[in-house]
Amino acid sequence: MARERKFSDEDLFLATKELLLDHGYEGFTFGLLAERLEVSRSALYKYFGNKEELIMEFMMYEMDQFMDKLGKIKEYDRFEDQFDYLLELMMSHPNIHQLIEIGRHVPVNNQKLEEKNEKLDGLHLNMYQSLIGFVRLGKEEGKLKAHIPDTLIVGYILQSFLVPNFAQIPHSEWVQSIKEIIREGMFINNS
Amino acid sequence: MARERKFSDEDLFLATKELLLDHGYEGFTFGLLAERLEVSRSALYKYFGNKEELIMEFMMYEMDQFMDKLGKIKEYDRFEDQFDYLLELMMSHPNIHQLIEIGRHVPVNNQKLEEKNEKLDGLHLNMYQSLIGFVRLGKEEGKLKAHIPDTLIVGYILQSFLVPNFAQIPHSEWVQSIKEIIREGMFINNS
DNA sequence: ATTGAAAGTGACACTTTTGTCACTTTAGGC
DNA sequence: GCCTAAAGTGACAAAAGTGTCACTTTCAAT
Repeated sequence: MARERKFSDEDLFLATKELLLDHGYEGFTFGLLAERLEVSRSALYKYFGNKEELIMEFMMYEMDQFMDKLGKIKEYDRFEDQFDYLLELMMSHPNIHQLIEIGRHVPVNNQKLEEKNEKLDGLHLNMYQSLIGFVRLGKEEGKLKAHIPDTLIVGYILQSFLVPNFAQIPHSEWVQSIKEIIREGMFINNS
Repeated sequence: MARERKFSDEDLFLATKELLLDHGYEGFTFGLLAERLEVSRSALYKYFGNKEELIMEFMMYEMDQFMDKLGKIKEYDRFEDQFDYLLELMMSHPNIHQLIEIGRHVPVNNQKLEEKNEKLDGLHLNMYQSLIGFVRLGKEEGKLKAHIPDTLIVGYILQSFLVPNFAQIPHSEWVQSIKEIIREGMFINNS
């Protein structure tokens, strides 16, 4: 009934993600995105009224995907298994933390955006609670140090995957080392 | 002989730093900076031909300051003392890593910028070598785990100070915990 | 084959940022 | 007191980004 689209939602959101990570919120433009998708700029306005709306839609898409997977952490009972699962997850979404930060820069001007923003805040809260739950379990099981603040443990795990691998250390070795530092630190233990 | 300036270099570079961290490279404008300094936009063009030049100058200023202090790490012989010194230093320059990343986004158009860019690359190399030297010493003294890549150790320490302290944990507790995670990780050691 | 709904486009007016320039202001040396 | 060099300004034109609109293209159901 209608003409075939030149790009899928996945294409669009992928391009959006790359451009946001490259240029940041203020450097992201409809022109850049249109160029990347090889369509005219005005075509994009058929789907999104403006940059703010587009980025909010993107954030919801990204967070939904991430939360789908993060929610599954509850399927593991033991903390150690949750830990392994979480680290795997973070490897496949290394910059979720960065994206959320970029999302916070979006100015909320009108009613429509206000609603989306509240939904997004809800997703962030879910994410935060999931992760805090994970930390609490770790402390209850006597695996995580009780005196380190929950928020630092969460922030630290999210942040760990942003260390740039300039020297091109092979992926598996890199992940293994990150995991070890998180667990036991980088110092040799003389106890 | 000349009129008094309305802002010092320090004022200017401090405002530049804050705006860059807030808005990123592409969101930084002469208009914003002029507003912050309460001068006209055109006044700024008396000192810097354009945004690229200004940011390059800022990066050199920032890196010079940081390297002055980082260079002093050699005054400590023992690795443990160097480690303490480095962490103190990073606390007072928590976003040096971020700023360097922003600096990399500056497009190098002309000869003049090319020169500054090379100088800046030199400073980055110095910084990198200093930090790698620190890690090597740690490994030689048997303090740091030998099998973890040098670049990961360096990146990890730099990254640690970017974990956002949303929950407003008191500064000293926060720092203490970061230090502990870096050294011995967040897991309880059952050995 | 016709047609209408969705996809896509180029052109336009508007806003923001950029860089320049002729001009004014100010303070210290004479 | 006057001169002048540096500091600062407002106005301008050019460039880049935004949002809209009338228009064309395409596909499939009839």
